[in-house]
Amino acid sequence: MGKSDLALKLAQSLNGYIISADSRQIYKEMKIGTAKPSDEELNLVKHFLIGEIDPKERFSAGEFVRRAKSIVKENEGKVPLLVGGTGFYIKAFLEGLNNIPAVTDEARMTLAEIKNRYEKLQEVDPIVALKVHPNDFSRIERALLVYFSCGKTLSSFWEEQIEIANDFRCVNILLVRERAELYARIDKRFDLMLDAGLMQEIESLLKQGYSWDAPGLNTVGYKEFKSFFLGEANLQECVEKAKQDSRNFAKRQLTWYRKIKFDLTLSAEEDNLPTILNYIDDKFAL
RNA sequence: AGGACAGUGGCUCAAUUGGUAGAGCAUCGGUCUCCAAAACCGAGGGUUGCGGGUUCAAGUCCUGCCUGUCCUG
Repeated sequence: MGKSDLALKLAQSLNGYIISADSRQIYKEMKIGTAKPSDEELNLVKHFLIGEIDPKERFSAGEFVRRAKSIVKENEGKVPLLVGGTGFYIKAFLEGLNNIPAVTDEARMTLAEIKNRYEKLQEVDPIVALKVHPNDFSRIERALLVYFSCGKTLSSFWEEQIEIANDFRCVNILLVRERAELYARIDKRFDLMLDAGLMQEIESLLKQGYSWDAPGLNTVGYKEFKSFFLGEANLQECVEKAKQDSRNFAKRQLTWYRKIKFDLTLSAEEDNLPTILNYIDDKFAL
């Protein structure tokens, strides 16, 4: 049983609700390419954090944690199910993040004037510079932006105790498939998305004025079609690239999950509902 | 049938006047404290179509065969 199916059944059995821990399903409009649950499924069980953000807005792990926490608080007595592929979001929710102030516009302006950013980072925050590869511009930027925003280094925040995130009794479940099967399903699923009208969905986004550099469009299954819509590549090439990117992404997810300890690691091919319910009964029996 | 060109890791291609076969992609592994479907790092993999020959040394020159593409009849 796949992730979505299992989540629905679990929610129904446990009097629960679903929080989508998915950095792409959070965006509005992008329904087909992010494989959002169907309207039917959405009606069956209460879902949160699906289609809430405008694709031109930036979202973040911190924002996810804030929203998810408040949802959990508002639904006390019911069982939250965090479902999704964005491992970082789930980790951030469970383990917390340091309380780092938001990045300011002035900081971004300051950053824009810096030519050798890695050198600058070595100068202001050698601890982070040591951990970050000189080519990893994304993290270099982040560390500098934090520093420029509040005058404190990113590493200084790391030293602070992370606030106890949650004292939940939780069960971590990983659904697995054989690699070859996983890749084959990805390819097949992408063809289904095309049949379901993915191209029309992208066209509609463009027609609504979203540009290719909108954060939401920086998504596998969308970004590969930029060159097609610009007339620089044919559709088939883009489709192949999108499938390739999807497979590469799945592989990165595997790497991420490999180091996390799960209570249950189950095959996605089987009906795992009874196994999980039994496990929960045993673990939380009074 | 004759002629021309080509044959290099899974794929696309590099390799100055012969001098220990490189890259991108893929594959595999890894990193990850607020863009994470992001960003980044590392590794393995080729007896250069096959067989002869020339040479201290051949992917590179000569030769036979095989395969492919194109041209001519």
